Amino acid sequence: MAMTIRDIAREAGVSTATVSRALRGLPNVDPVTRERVRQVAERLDYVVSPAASRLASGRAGSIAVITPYIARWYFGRVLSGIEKVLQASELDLLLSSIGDPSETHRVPPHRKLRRRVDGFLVISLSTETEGVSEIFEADLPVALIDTQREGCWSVGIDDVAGARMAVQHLINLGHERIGLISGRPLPTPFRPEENRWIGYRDALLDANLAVETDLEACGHFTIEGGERAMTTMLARPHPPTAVFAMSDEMAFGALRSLRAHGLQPGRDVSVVGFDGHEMSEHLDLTTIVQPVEEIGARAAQSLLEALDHPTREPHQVTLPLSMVVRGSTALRRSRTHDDGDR
Amino acid sequence: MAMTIRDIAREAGVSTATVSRALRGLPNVDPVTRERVRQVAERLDYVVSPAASRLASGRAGSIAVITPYIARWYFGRVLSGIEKVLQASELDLLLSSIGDPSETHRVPPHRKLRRRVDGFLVISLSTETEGVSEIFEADLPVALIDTQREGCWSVGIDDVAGARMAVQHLINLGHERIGLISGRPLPTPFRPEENRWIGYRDALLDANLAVETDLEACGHFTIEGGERAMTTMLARPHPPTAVFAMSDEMAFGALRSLRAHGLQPGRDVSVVGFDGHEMSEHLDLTTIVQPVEEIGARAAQSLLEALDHPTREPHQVTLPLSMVVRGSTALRRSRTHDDGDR
DNA sequence: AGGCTGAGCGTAAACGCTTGCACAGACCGA
DNA sequence: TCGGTCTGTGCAAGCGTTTACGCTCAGCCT
Repeated sequence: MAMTIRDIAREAGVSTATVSRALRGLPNVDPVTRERVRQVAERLDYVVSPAASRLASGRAGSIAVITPYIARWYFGRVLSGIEKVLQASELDLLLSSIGDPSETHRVPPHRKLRRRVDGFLVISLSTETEGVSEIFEADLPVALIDTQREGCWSVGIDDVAGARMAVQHLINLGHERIGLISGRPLPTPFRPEENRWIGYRDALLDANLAVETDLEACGHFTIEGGERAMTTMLARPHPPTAVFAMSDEMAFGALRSLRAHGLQPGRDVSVVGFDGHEMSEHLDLTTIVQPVEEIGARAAQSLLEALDHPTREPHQVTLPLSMVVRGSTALRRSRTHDDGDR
Repeated sequence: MAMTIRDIAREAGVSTATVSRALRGLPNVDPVTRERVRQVAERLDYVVSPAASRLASGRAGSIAVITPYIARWYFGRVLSGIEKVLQASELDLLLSSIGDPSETHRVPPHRKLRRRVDGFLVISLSTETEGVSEIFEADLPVALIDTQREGCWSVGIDDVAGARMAVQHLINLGHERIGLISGRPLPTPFRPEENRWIGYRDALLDANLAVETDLEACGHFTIEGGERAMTTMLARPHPPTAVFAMSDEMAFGALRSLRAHGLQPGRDVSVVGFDGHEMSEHLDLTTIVQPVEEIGARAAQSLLEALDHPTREPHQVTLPLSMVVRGSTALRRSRTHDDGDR
């Protein structure tokens, strides 16, 4: 019932081979013929059967995006950047999320995707993660976001430098006990975490400041988690006078915890976030801003380039970071105030 | 190089037809044979070629999700619910976003998706939207989220009732001038908007309260937009003492605008949002909570059902709403206070 | 004993493209 | 004029499945 290439061939008075070549813009087709074929295809409202085309050509015509989460701010943003680039290409975008480890019955992406994609786009996932590492066996081009790996394209920011910048800012404000709200206990499948931890530690070490486990707490990259983490730290013997949260969302939770304890962010405890979430402006949060959509877009472009030029050497691009200073960070108040009560 | 069904057939000592049937769980295969085939396939790490399978069977093996946005809270959430259901199925999830009208070069989804999906999942998009309406011509099953249409499955909430509940709450608190922060000027491709507007209007009419264009402003479903809308309303001759925002994000902006004007949400101006965004708790925002992930999940289930039982009559499911009252809404203060200055 | 049923399996024809190869004719330089 | 190259086109062999149809044989009923 649906049109086939044969119908077009007959109608245009050429062979199916010519139709195929004409429609795909291959060389060695007379411009006149090509145009005629185009017109016929247009008139008959013909589109090639992707299944047949893929079977015959051996190309899958799709790329997979593998992400730990879909609903969270950062990932949605990155995904959006990816989609904007891909929608203009011929490729289908297959979405596959890893999900929480708690979701036991998840089918690992590499199983679901075998033989059906031409390349992978992996967001924030450590390349050794179970279900991710198998991807590299397929020998297809891979563009990594927030991670690196031999032979893969990658796009990201300098997480170490970002974290360092955040912590340095706090140090410059006179803070000496600087807390960290991290994601999950290491090791995690979520990669940037390690680097932000390194940046945090290095900044402290450089300034001869204490790096204590007592100054750290996990916030699981959620608002609630951030709130709990801050609360935990406040309950400890020597609470920090400033904290660096690995994500804005956790920082939001931290702000809330502070308020719940009658403390004013900035004045009593300084907080720096990481991401550049729109909400940070509204909550007056100092944060490290990363160009999230662009990260996604650039990664998608890299993958397209890899697909177009299979021999080309992978590039790694690092996008710039900036810090936006707002009211949540301020000069450390004198000792007596800080260490006083609690 | 890659395994084919023939390799498995040879190795298992059966025909390709039997392999096909065995692997897909079709009847009329001896359990012993089936198991043997399974083992061989497993051992040789064989997976069927989707392209070949699709070509031969005529099924596309994918469903498309069509959404206006990916990065925004509501859509990410819904998408996440969809993905959770679909990942357990055999179907690929093709993601396609409509994007803003400003992005002129977007390829309309129905063009990109022709012949490559078995069904559609459409989020929040009015069925007459350009690029969406063409989808129904394909005669494939469609599950609609937040919309209805003859012959389609649908899942959503009662937007009219939700808006009404919000506004009624404000009325109960004694408010008489109740503002509305809507999305875009109607008509919009984003469907729930109309119904929330109706709920708003009806609640006011029932209470014999004014419905004035002066009490409305567009917030474009963004934080900034919400902020601008609130600011606009505050600048008018008779500002409202309470506002209903069609989304939490716009409500967040409204809260911010109030604070910027030295007004305290709740005490000076009451605000109700819509969605149940996590952040609403942190900003102490009263809101109408909808089960967002579940909406996505249920819609995906509906589509799977439609695919499994092509003759089954479409269902429409309406999920329950609830209101969470927080500090952003409070009894209206006496006239003198309200209408006094400004 | 003969026929009927149904379970289990194989044969082979699609499915609708892509692409290697061959070929005809135009064009060109010697 | 003649071989050579290049352009535009057609032929036909795949690509790796699914599935209609047909066959065999065991079990069962008359």
